[in-house]
Amino acid sequence: MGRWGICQLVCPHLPVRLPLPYWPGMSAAEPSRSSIARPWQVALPLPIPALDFLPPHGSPAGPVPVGFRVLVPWRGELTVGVVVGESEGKAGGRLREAVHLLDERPFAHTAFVAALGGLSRLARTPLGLMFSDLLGLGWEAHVDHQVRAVAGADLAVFGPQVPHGDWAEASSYPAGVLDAVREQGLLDERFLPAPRTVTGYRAMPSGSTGLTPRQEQAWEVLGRTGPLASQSEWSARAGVSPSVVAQVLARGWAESVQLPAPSPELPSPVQEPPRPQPDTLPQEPVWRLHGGRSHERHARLAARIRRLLSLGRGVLILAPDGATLRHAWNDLSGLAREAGTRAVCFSGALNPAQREHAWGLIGGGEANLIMGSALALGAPHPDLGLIVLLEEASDAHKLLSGSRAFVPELVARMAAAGETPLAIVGCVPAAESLVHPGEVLPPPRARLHVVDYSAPPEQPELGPLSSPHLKPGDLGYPVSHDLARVLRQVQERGRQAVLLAPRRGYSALLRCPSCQHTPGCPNCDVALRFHQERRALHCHQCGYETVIPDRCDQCGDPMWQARGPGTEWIVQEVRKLLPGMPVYRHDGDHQDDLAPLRAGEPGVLVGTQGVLSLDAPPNLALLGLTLADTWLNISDFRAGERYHRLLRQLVAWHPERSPLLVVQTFQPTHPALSCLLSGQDAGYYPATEVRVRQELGYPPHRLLATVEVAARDRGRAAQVAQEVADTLHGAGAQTGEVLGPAPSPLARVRGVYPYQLLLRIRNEGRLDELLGSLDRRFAARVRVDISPRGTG
DNA sequence: AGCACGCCGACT
DNA sequence: GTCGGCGTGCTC
Repeated sequence: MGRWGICQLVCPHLPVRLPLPYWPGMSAAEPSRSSIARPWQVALPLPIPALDFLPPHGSPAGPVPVGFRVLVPWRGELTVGVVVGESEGKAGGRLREAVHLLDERPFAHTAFVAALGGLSRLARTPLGLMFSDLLGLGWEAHVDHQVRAVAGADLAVFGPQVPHGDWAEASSYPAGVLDAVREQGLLDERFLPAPRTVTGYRAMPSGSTGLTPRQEQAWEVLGRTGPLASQSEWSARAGVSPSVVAQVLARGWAESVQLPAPSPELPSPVQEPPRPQPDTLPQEPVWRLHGGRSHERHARLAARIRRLLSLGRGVLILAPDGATLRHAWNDLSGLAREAGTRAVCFSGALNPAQREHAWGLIGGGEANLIMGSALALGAPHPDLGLIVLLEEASDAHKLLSGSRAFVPELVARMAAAGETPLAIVGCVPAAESLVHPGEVLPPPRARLHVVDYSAPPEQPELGPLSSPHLKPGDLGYPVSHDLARVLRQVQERGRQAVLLAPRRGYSALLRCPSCQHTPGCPNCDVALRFHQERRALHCHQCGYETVIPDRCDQCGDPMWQARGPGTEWIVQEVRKLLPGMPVYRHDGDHQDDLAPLRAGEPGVLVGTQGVLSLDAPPNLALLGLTLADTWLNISDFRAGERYHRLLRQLVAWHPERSPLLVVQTFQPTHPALSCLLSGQDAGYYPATEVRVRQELGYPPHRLLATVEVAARDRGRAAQVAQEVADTLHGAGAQTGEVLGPAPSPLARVRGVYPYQLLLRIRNEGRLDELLGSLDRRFAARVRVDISPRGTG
């Protein structure tokens, strides 16, 4: 029998094995068909393409289980992957068999798998990277893995530690040995459902070596609190750094233990559903609903959602950020109970146990109302009747992590792949949404006062380039006299005000104080950004860079810098203006306790745009944009759209009130402002923005993509970037389709020099064709970003 | 991503 | 004479 084992090592064909008894629909008499089955493509959560595996040994012939998770051999161990399709068959070499199908129904929605696959191919981004970004659970198999030798096989040749006749825990054998036995087809394996546990840490009575005082402290705390679920929690409780905790573990004074999983309880839905309204919304495959306040849009949506839920169908609602998600949840989650189903909120805020619990409810059809972040995209609902994409114009839909996916793009692909209707719902439409039929709700009444810095009674002072302060005449800066007057009224009446300040430092606009000219990019028709540290003007769109001109190229006067005032400066000014009035600050650096404001007490809140993700203070009477131009002059062709959106968000922020909006600006005639004044909503885009975009070749008329080239050596990066440009032109790219290469806005990122090309392409087929010319090796890292967003 | 293999500088 | 830097390449 020993010779038989040796024979298996050299013979390519596998012995006939007993089929695994738990495989659904399989009978022991049926011969294995895996040798004739086409391989599966399996995505692993790694930045690599999907890999091919044969179906598990003895699995019945049938459709490829797309969206199911499967355990596959990986570097000598088993790892979890997702089946994404059938192999295209060109892979050479001998393929390994997948080991075990983990699910009995799709774990990820098949339309989601299709959408990721499509985008991965177009963007030349490894599919595994997209999965690891967007599938936020399931990468650990909670199974009890047992093994035994195939009947009649002698495994002695593999060494002393090998399985024998009876089922035994796989963990009692070295993984590498098991894999060698498995590869020879001599291993029977079974996987039983195991209760979910988490790894925790428990103090031991003593260790191998002594402890330093800090380690002693960590050990003592662990002993007192009992087992803790993570090293970070332990180190936080003990008030020591994570490395101290790691040392305690290494010295044997603590050990890891399996703890029962934390409670999977989910946030409970709001019980009160919105009042019914007639469903007059479009029936087209893709439609939109814009304008109004968020609770008005939600109320309009409620009828459609209610009807679908009553039919037992699923509705998936996707939000770009926590605030949008919270509002949608508050307004709509009550619909589920009414329809006899459940609502789940799925986002990164859930712990792993909660994620699994929620995913199970969705996949089992128990929760038909699904709201969440991009992590909810793959939710395996068996019958989605509608996908709702909230605030599609938000930059937060662009994922910053590895895949750089743009969620609206994925959602559109998913809706198409699953033939699921898609509703695009938000405060303001993105220019790309205007082609879709839909409804626009009347905007909330805007009470607007514009402080016009562009026409001060006196000429502003001229100063050297380094002068940090702008002094536009007698209007008052950075808090204008007009704004100050209203602020005093707010104080007298005991009301509340919120002032938005541009972010501090980084970069701002360069403007001629005489003629208001702002230098723009010759390639892109956007304002150039001012980089203080490099003393340069830079286009964040195509990478064009130039030195700061001494004189204005329009009027010849000396130029100087206008730096946007930061929150601290504004706080200081308001304190001076309103002695005794509480002033709060909320920005990336500092968050004051805003409880008094929430309770309705008088006060002024100064913050960056982030304050809009908070709930509006109840007694809000005044909103101030201290320097609107900072939002406007960011170097991005979407600046106008973003400014328009900001204004609309401000006007619609408070659920009932229409506070006075004071806008201090150098561009009082900007179309976004005038369309706010005229009370029209949709007029902004067709009249100005879309025409400009058409002329310049921007979305929605062109698809945008960037090709980033990066290398540790600057010269090589530049050279390869040029090579990429030449390749694209060689493949037929025309002038205007490819811009650059140009050095990236950040001269050096983590030790590499990035260069960037901008592609403006008519349609996806052509983009795919051009990018296809780059499907070869370059001497530097080449990465494609589809639908890039300005870092603005 | 890990993790190996592989080829050139500072040291027990 | 080794130890170790991270560049390049592979994982089914």
